[in-house]
Amino acid sequence: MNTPRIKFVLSRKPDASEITVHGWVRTRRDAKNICFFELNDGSCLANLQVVLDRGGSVADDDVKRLQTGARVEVSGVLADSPGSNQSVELHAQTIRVIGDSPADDYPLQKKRHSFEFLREIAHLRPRTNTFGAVSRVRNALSYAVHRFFQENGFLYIATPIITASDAEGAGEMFRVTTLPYEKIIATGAKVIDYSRDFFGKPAYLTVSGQLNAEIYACALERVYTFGPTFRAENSNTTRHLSEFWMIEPEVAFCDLSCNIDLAEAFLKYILSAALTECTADMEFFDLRIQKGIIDDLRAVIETKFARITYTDAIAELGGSGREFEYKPTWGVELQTEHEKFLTEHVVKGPVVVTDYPKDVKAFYMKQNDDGKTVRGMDVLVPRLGEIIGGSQREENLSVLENRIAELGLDRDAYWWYLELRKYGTVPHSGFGLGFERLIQYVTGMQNIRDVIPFPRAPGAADF
RNA sequence: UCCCCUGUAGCUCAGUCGGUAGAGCGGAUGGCUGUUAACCAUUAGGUCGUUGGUUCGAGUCCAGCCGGGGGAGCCA
Repeated sequence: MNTPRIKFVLSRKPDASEITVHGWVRTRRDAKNICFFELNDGSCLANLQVVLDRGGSVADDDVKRLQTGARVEVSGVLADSPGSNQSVELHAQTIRVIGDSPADDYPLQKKRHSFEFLREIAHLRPRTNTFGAVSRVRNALSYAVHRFFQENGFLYIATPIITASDAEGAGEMFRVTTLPYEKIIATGAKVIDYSRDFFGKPAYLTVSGQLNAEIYACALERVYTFGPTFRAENSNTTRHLSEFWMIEPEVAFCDLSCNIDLAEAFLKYILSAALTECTADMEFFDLRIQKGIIDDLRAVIETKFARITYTDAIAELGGSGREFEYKPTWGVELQTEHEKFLTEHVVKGPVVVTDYPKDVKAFYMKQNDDGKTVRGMDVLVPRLGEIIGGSQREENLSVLENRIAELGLDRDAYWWYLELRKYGTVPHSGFGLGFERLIQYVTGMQNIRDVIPFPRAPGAADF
């Protein structure tokens, strides 16, 4: 704990003093009289090369224990390295193997592994270059998310993870219960009495903190949430998880245009943070995972996001001459292929689609004067498609009440949501952004299951 | 939930027309005057996902089941 991290050691100038470092062996190369091995401690992508004179102070038996995966403590002197892959190296005087790693069955070898295989050994995959880099980027961006909002006067609000409101409608929900289902089934009961459940009514894991965030935005003006979110949808794709982290700002006195400005500034801030704070890791992603990703992100940072209404987007798609599997039709939600075509071929960069038909969007979106569309917006980016979805919220009490009635929703379930409009209502807006999708976009990792430490997906809750 | 692909050594894969199994990497052993995806030599390692079927004979053909991957829908 008190020994210097490798990241720090690598930045030091050689001197004669003895230092002690800890790390896991990544690779070892032996020559007749000399042995090289590399240590990694997760503090950075780079390894520290350790040089050991054979027949010196370290016994041969100990050298043989320096196998891939072993945890060791090394004391020695930092020196300039004649090799070309590192500027300094540690000339070992003593080594202590703290944890052996039998090489004949250690799953991680000094070679490339498929991500599919690594998912099966999620307890060991953070020891690889890729997952170390993903972890460091994820960490830096988590911090950057908070920093962005804190620097802009937002308050961090803890919205509930368990919700007794069945009113969210944003997807399938996981039920939270203490009812003994086995016993209930055994009695042959046809109906479950939720009044006897823990909360006295059905309860679920949250699918969004938005409605709760609106409460605080209507008091504190600028708020955000950043927490776990749960969707029980049976989705099996490279961009869905059952448990993921969502960022949801909510801002009073903010219309749709202001909301888009916020989303754009936010994304650019985060992308910049990745490039400036995780330079070595980003170079790794550029080299090994997604060629050109650094230039891609730089271009996004420097480009003003295009804006297009849904109606214009449909016209643009229809007139493109492109054959789509699903014909672009006004009144129908944009398909993934439409979104990707817009951002990758029409705009060739980030694009914000606004003013969707009200029937394809949620009840709370503010209605436009045309009576047909609502002030919703999706931010689309090349490679990924939709990365942010948001809207200006309906702040007019009677319009919102009518919409709830029109959709046949239970008005009583929204009593507090409606009271926000009854007392001191204010125009406000917000958006939601899946943190893992952001990490995917920034790193170029193809499967969302590889940008969260312990992915949960249908049929998959190991580790 | 639907569609497509896939399952062979620890890992990544090859395996032709159906005739009892191969490579590279990794491991072990030895060699090598500073290596860095080290290199050179030797060597061990397999119930071909699983159950059944066709056949004289199945890794190979067929069906079911299980696992993995990709795409779609839903969505963030």
